[in-house]
Amino acid sequence: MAQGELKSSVLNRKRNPKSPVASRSSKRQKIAEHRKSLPIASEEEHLIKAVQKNDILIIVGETGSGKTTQLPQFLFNAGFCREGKMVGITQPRRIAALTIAKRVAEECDVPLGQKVGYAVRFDDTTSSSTRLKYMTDGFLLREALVDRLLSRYSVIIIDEAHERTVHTDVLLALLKKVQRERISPLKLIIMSASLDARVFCDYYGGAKDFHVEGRQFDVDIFYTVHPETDYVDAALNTIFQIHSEEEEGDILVFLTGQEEIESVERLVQEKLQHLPEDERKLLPLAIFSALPSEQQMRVFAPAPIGSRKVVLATNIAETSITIPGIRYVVDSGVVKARTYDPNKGMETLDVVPVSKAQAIQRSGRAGREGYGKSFHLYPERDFWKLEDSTKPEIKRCNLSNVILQLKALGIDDIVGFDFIDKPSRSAIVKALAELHLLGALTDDCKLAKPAGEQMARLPLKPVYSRALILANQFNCLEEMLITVAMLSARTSRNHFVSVEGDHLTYLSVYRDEAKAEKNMRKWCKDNFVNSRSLKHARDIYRQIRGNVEQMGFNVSSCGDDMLEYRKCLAASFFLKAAQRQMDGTYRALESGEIVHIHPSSVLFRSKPECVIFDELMQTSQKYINNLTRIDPLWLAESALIITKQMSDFNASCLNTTSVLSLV
DNA sequence: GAGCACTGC
Repeated sequence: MAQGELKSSVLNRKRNPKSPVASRSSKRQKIAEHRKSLPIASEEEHLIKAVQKNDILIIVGETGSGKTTQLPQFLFNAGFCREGKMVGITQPRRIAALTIAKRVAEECDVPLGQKVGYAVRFDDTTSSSTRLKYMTDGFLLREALVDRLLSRYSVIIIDEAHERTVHTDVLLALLKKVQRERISPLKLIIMSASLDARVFCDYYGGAKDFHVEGRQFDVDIFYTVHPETDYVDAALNTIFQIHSEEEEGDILVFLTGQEEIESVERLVQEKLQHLPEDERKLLPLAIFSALPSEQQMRVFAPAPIGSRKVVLATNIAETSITIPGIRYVVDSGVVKARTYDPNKGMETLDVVPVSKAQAIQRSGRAGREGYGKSFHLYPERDFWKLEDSTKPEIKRCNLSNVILQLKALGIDDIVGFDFIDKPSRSAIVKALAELHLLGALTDDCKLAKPAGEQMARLPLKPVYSRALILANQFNCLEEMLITVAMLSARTSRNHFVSVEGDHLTYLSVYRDEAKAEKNMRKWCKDNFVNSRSLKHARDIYRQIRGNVEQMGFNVSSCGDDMLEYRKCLAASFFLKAAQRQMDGTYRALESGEIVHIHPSSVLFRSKPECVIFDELMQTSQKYINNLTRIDPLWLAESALIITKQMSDFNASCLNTTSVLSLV
């Protein structure tokens, strides 16, 4: 999202007219010409006919076809927005929803928020006159909770469906059901890049597919002859080879993470020192999501005349941002990927090979502005061995939130739900059991009233929602709201260390910044806190505070009584408790895994006997992070309640009895 | 004594 702000501000600057009167008509003319030149322009009639004839249409179009900006306008002109109905277009990312809506409003020559608008979390520009509504897929899912049949839409377009985010996958299944149940017709359009259109056609019972040509410049693809033992070293050599042998144009290198990027940045600098003066004109720049915005901004500026940028990026540059000037791509062939093991309740972050689709997507980044070249750091035969596409997220994430949403939508049979790719049975069972233990589901797996309904309404991880509900009873709701907002925003915590743990430390950070009443950016800089994530935490706080007040909760503070607050944390996070062993390691009580305190935790050195944690992730070791010290006796109290709950719980939903072992 | 790729409500 911050990257998006950068991108749009760059666009805005370009657009800034010198003479408003003269530029307006020439701008209109330019827009009309641009629209006419798009590959999709000649297909308007065909497309509209196809939509009229088919309730479900799969549109396959590559980058540059104009499908996302033009099709909604075609539908509007063909009368699909009569009688107040809307065309809804979903995107996996906020920035896309935002920039595309602005673009289309400009093309229609209307102010944003009238006929054309966008709606994303914290930022809804739509009005009663909006007919073309761009939004994130998550936003449409939230709307479905309020209006189950999505009755205001005549057409819903799911864009970038090939990315297969959890939200997209849930929508694909939900819309199939909604379409059957609706009395007024709902047209459904799935838009995807070409590789796996068949999957969608089959899923919708042989739905018709429609191909639109893309418009990309040619990219020459190169592979190594032999496998590389060290891709960082290979990347370095390739960068300097391009720099010395190829024509002008910037280089984009795909690497796995911050540490690796920073080390390559240093190595490039070092190597440059050994080159003759006139060959040193190579400017390494890093970009990854944790980088402060000011530094991210630097990759968007053109390189000084006569020199060449080499942008060292994570997969943030694959889809989220487009960097101008790139003509050469170097693909390491690997990516950091997150997977979830439901049996251990643990996430893993591994370096794994990219998929074919990902490798192709990376190459495509060289052909945005002209002919380009892409260098893969592996042999072609290895490319053919890659998976076709990345495993859909729904098959590798914790399902508790998805299932809670589905239950709130009235879908009770999760195992039988018509997912395009079904999550494993054990992942479903685990999530059901977790939701039951958190009090969101009844013994027969129905949404509990009112706790489950309240938890489904809150845009938070279920365990955070649970903490808020309990905090209401423990009279520390104010403190817990701040805590879960900071945890959700994944804010950093360097100063203001509390001996009780990370949760209270977060609380101090949030409150101290609020007290400072100074410029937030300056405060953040002085205190080494990422201002982007702190602002995000404030937005979340405001939103969920509004939510709980609507539910009739009274937002009260426990003042200095942090004992109540910690008891409340223990009662909420009892599933994520760990106990110190003789050797100083910890045992996670639910799974029995031996874990370590993450070095970034404020409790890293103090090693208390018993803690609750927010997250268990395996990287170089199994680490627990975001901890608070608790009294083990408090867990026993929770465990007693669990024991009773579990004995009542429908056995078919349950195979995780290990929780009981903690007493 | 490590360091988390990326989204989203």
